[in-house]
Amino acid sequence: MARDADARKSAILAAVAEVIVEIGFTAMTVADVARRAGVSTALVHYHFSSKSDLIRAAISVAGEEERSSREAIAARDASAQDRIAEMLIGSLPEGPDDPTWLLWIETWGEIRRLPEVRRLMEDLDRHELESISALIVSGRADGEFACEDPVATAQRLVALRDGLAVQRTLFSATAVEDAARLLRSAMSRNLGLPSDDPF
Amino acid sequence: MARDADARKSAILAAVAEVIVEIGFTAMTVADVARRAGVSTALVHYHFSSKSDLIRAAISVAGEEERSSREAIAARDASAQDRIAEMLIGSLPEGPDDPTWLLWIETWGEIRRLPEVRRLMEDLDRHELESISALIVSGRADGEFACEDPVATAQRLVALRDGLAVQRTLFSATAVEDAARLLRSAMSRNLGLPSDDPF
DNA sequence: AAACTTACTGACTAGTCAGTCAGTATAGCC
DNA sequence: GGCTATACTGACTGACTAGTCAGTAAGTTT
Repeated sequence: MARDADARKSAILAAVAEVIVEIGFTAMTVADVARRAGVSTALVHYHFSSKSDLIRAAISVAGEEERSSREAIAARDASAQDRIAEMLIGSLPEGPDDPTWLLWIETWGEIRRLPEVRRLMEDLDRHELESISALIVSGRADGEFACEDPVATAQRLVALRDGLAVQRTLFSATAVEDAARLLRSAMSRNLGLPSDDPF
Repeated sequence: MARDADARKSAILAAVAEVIVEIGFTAMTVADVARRAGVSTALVHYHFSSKSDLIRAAISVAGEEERSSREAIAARDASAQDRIAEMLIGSLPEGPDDPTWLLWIETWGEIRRLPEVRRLMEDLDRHELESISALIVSGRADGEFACEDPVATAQRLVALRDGLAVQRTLFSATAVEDAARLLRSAMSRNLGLPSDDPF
């Protein structure tokens, strides 16, 4: 029974993410979630004390996924350079409907009103910065490249990735390949690598 | 009477922007706007046919301001380099509560559900890209700097600015000076200028 | 087999929402 | 002075909201 109940709880959380991506944070109603998960609204309130609790839990799950995929990349047996590239370029939105990025952009808009979500996002942001700067430090130690300020470099690369992701998700301004190429050349320049791309 | 009515309409639109920044897009109610503008909800519906019409009008005003401030900078009697810097650095959020950026970030989250707002934002985005790449072209023609692909360079600089602005507005991650310095050194590198900042 | 716990629902409530509508006040025109 | 248009409101409504609650069914413990 506990198995079933857990599965149902997960189904509800998956439904939350889907509904947020479709119709947005505030427009999402508990009834929408319940309908999508195939349960009663009362069950949603049985598992989650309030609507904000529901949202917090769904964002937390999404953040956990992000975090663990990052750790999997960091643990890989590849050059620091390649792992950094994978983290940055691999996290670019696949297209204008990329659900992960739509969720983050929705979340950004709501962050000020949900202090717990804010904390989750700040932690996630810090984790990404730390993961990347740690890789820069390790690559530098191995003589892979030179970099004076790993933290600032990581911050800069993440900011560029975020900006490109927003442009791509909202306006489909740049193609994935262009965004990836752009990010790669920024990496080369910031890490003092010889760039095969002159631009 | 037409004077008064126009003033009231503007007051309503100003109230919309304020309320969106404070409590967000969807949470904003017509009653909130009416209260803040000191009018009845019926008057709001008299001037604006629906809530989305109201939002569209408010975003349109904000976009128009952005556009004209950009054109004022472009028309200034300064080097292309300085005008580009002013456009990019001058548009960075002043702090985590910068109302303009809060409004844009809120808007990003809602963009998919409001096709007219989407069009406004796309135009605004295009206008910024064109303004900056035009300045790059003119600076290049004057021999101020070298740049192979003005459009891609503009896109890259705007993406970096956006990413920094998001980090600053939502997580107050970087100080204004740091963000400005970062943007300036990216400009130098991308425009082939000698950078006084080694990083 | 009785008592208790967990998982769940249908029916409900109190409150809020966008939008309507009938009607008033004022100003400009004839 | 009458007529019409514009600007505006208070009172209202029907739809929908988050959350409650009493009750049920099935499994667990004693």
